[in-house]
Amino acid sequence: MCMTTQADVINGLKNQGHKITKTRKALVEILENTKQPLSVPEVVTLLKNNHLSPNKTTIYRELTFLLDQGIVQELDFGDSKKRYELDTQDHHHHLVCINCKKIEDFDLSSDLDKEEKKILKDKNFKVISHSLEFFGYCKDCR
Amino acid sequence: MCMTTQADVINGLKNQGHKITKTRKALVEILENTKQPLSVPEVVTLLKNNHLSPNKTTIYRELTFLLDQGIVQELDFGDSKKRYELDTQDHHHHLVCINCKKIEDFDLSSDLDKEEKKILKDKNFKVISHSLEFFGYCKDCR
DNA sequence: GTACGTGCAAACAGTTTGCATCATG
DNA sequence: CATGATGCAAACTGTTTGCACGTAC
Repeated sequence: MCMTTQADVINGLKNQGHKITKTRKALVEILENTKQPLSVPEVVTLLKNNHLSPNKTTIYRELTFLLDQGIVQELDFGDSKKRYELDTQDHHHHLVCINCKKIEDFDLSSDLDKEEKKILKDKNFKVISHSLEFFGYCKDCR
Repeated sequence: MCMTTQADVINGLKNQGHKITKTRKALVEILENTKQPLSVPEVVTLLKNNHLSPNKTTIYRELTFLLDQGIVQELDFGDSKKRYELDTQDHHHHLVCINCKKIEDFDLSSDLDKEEKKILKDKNFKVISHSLEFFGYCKDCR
């Protein structure tokens, strides 16, 4: 349904006058092909396997750039490294396996909208975003 | 309702044969008196103001100890430092102000139990814990 | 006195910055 | 060829570890 292909992303960037470099292209590709949200160290390793040896600084800068462009989303699962995934727009949450660290997506059935309205009413606190992760054991690790 | 005072905590530790040191006592006191979940750097600063100059290593070790004892709870708001608060047992979530960084507690009206059951059914994923934080602007910063 | 707690220095991981160089458009 | 992208070294932050010393019980 949400068709953000790597070609779309690259073309979009090109149209906005951004240069398309090997690293930028490879990074978007990897983010699209990998099911897991990736940390910077992971990205660097993956790119090395792809016959590229980008500097970690470049990856940090590139991901910040993609974040500013709204192409990528920043996640934190409490293990003190940021993770990134393509921003598919459809809001979902994550199931993080305590054992094997695998991460699955999960759509919440009941939305949190009514909670956020309650927060505004009760606490006069205007919610901009939320983060919700479930930690537990995946089907393989149970 | 949930009466975990600093005296209770200290006595509990004493009864289990743990030594009560100046630092340990002061740390529990600070955690009780501070409304905010605290990071290690914050704790160190606060203790310095209290005429103590504990080494940061000690604080890290002490908090790990209190965590193992179930006295303290570890939180992560995505700013790459762990935060700690006394574990009051009653499950609540946090409202984190994007602007002034203040943290309020919030009780969810509808519980996430049914979601967790759904996750077990749909994904065969056994949820052990979850984390839910709301980010936005508090009443003072709106 | 013994086991547990502490301090210090050093190491470590993730991340950021400054600056010189490179290469896309 | 100009601007934006890159690489490298160094700094910085939060955190951990090893080891010698100190202290509550």
